Amino acid sequence: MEGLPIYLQNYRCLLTVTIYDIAREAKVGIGTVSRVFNNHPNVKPKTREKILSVAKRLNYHPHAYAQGLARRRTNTIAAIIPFFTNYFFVEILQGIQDKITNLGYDLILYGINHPREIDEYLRKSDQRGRVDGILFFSSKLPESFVERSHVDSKPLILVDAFHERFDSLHVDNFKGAIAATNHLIQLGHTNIGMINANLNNTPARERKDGFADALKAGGIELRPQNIVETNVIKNDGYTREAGYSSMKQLLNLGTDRPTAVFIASDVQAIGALSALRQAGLRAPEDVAIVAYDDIELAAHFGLTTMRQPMYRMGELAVEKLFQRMENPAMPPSHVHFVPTLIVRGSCGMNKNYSLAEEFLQTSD
Amino acid sequence: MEGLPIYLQNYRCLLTVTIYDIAREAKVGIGTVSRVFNNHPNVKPKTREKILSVAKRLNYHPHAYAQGLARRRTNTIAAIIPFFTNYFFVEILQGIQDKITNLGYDLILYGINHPREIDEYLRKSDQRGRVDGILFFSSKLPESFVERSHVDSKPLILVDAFHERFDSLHVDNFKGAIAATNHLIQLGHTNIGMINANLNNTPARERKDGFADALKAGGIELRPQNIVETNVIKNDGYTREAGYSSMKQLLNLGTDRPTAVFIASDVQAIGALSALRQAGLRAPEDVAIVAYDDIELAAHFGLTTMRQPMYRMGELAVEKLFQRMENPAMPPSHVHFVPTLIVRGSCGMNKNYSLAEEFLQTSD
DNA sequence: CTGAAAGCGCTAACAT
DNA sequence: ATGTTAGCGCTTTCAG
Repeated sequence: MEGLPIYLQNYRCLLTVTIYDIAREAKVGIGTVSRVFNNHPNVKPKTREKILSVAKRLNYHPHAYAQGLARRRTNTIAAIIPFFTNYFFVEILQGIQDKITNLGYDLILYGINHPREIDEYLRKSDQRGRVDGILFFSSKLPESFVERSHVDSKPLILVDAFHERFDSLHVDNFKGAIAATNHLIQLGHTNIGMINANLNNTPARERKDGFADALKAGGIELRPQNIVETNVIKNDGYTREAGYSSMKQLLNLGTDRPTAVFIASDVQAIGALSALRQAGLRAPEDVAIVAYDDIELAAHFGLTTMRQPMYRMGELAVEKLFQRMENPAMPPSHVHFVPTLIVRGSCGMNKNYSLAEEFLQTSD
Repeated sequence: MEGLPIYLQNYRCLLTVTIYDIAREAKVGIGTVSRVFNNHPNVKPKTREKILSVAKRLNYHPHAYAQGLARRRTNTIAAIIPFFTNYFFVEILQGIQDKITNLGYDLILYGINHPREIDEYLRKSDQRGRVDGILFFSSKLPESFVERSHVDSKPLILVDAFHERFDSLHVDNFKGAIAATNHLIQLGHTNIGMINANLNNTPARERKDGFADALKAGGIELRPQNIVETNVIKNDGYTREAGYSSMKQLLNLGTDRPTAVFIASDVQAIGALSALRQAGLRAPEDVAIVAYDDIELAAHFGLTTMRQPMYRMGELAVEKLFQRMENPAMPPSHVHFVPTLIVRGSCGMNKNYSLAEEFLQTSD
């Protein structure tokens, strides 16, 4: 406290040290002070030192908003994320955070709990001087927004979503499904089924296409009765219950039933496992399974599944956003990630797994 | 586009409408424009209307940072959260978000992936003009920060953490453990055990105390061999592996083994369940279990467990922060939440559960 | 009820 | 190398 100049000592309650204060103390102009903090080369080492020491003594910290206003840059980006994409988004957030922290940026998080909030958050992020760029996740960009946006609009990257006019980043469901199915084929299966979600869901359609393609490429017959879709609305059919009844349906095929099944999501797979167990059957012995998503539960259940590079997606989303901020005129780019196969117990390849004790042997 | 004034039509690329623009168009002073947007009463309805219409035509939006600078308020708060508290924090975040959105505030998220980031994020949030208040989660507040903070420092609320000099919000582990144990007692058990985490962990100690207290109050003998602690370092012993071996240890007691066990966390309980199964035993028939946390997995495993009101905690954290911002001189307050018992299958009370099919019958 | 003017704290162009 | 000055876009007295 005794380091404070006299004229400030009584003002502790509204203590807010500005460059003027430190300029006066250091007997220099505010320009020089500013230069020091902006690492401008043209400052004599001596004065720089002086200024730094005064700043430290007064415990000076630049005022973020004042800087932002003068620089016309907020050093902040917004992420608009549906909160229910839970599994997904924590890791993506980590990727984002690590990346932007390095770049000296902050993150404003707008979590969507209800669709109506999409517009609101989009409007807020689009407000002048709020953020420098926007990351928009897993939702459909409102048409009203698309319409009023133009080349000079605020940079926006779509993640896990698509629109031709905006940069986007998304996971290739088609290729993911192919990889999953191929794995089953390579394991020697020839009677392969698929449990899908609701076809209203874009990823569900893409996964189905990949499945069909892989079978074709592998010269394996696609039996229509082997594909079970769902008309469940809730969560587009990505639920345990849907998986449970779908597997039952497959089991009803009797001896004709598939010996391997590609399931469109881990949650469904968990339901399916349960149907299996109820029927006195086991995975992978009776039915081999490859699922999709690699949610945390997947490891606990020993599910072989397709994993999406979420952390990396977060990082890349930020990279693309910065590219766009630097070069607004660039044509939109679209990158597709390919999920990777995580082999655990449910496909029958990894002999170290026994599903009975699955969760003890899982170590990731 | 044809709504734009002539002098702006060529400037679309740097189009940034300010109150000066709309003042000029509406033939009023900027003061009046400002008043309109701040809902100042003293504006003639006629001119207000005029201004609003011009603003709309020019698609005016206030500049957040300029407002912030002039108002000395950012309308933003920071949340510093360890990312690994995964289960926990998504829900808390929802509570926070819902609350602050109503209040017109934004949220800057600082996710800690490494302890060293704590200081960095704390410093950033403490920077002038960055945020109006801070929510600090589940970590120890660095001493250096505590020291340099004083009455006039930026408002900060501790969540799931404690320091006498700051407002805090945390879950009462002692009471939670009592509730869990009581439930077992009420179910008629008299030989009750506890599987705890590492006693280095504060919540672990508190939970142990609650357990002992409940037994005492219930007139039930506390057999020392019934309490198994762990010296596992990783995650302070909150791991499946630790739970697994702890249960084994309990099972080694033979016929003297407890008929019911309070387990300090859901993850440990899952390991314990597995030990049980391996020994050919079942929960709740052979050993009844009440766990702690109610992580998402808990439902899947049919665990009866203690749930913390996370969403509510998020809301309350924000409420307290705003109280503190309004009244900085108020003495620090500390609120304790009491977790609630979620009855599922593992305690033996809910007959609708069979642990074999646990995850199908869970509906929350 | 409204206009003019003085900041808010900083950056950056312009002098020197 | 450094001081001066004019903004950045808004809020808020202070006059009238």
